[in-house]
Amino acid sequence: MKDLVSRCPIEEVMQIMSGRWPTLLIYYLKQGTKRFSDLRRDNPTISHKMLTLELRKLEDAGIVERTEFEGYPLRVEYDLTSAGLKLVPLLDALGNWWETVEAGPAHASTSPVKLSQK
Amino acid sequence: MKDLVSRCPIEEVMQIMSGRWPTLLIYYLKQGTKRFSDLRRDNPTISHKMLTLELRKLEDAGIVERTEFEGYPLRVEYDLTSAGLKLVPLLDALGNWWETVEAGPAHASTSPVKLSQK
DNA sequence: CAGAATCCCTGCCGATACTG
DNA sequence: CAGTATCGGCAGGGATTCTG
Repeated sequence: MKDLVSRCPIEEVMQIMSGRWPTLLIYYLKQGTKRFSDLRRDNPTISHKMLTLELRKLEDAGIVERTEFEGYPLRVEYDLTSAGLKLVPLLDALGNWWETVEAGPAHASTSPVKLSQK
Repeated sequence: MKDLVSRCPIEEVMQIMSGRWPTLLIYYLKQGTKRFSDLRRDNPTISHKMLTLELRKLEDAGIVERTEFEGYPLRVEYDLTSAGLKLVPLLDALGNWWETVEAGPAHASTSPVKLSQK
């Protein structure tokens, strides 16, 4: 998912939000200010590297704000920007929609979606 | 992006919608019934294989409906399900939100998001 | 503690060829 | 025409090490 094939805003958002981590990070950040290590605790499966990369991406997108404090040990805080806060209800709407799909008649007799879930 | 790390519906949706193609396919399918070759024409950069895989995924998710017709040459039609139709306005909302972010004050002096765009 | 840099491997996805 | 099957390259992302 590198280049865009159209100049569609939806495609641009998906470029940001695609993947496992962006929505999760937003979910935890909406609980309030978090430090790097907090976010690591929140989801222990993300690697150190991915956390920094994803946070950087969200920061560049204007969704997350990064505040650095002087002194030792280093300390950085992350918050949702106002734009990021406005995003939250939209994601919730998506989640609600999905729950109706899962329970809906579309899969009356079949199992929902097959997701490899080790 | 294989396994889920939480039982959050948002994460489940993203499992489906992540990547370059799902939103694009939905975008074209909302124009009405499409055949396999129509969708290939709509976005020429998707590979034969990916198109079938993505369509299958959306079908399993209950977003797209596949109708097969007997006879030669084979003929298959794709439509959005009612659930898929309900998804469209949500994606539009995301797109609109993004446009406000891009134009917003978050990047007053910096360039928007850096996307590799060859 | 936050994160930059390096190495390395897995799995995604493209190309090609074949079936109904 | 629509779809499977197989192979292979390459990039996404994990583990580790190093700096401020």
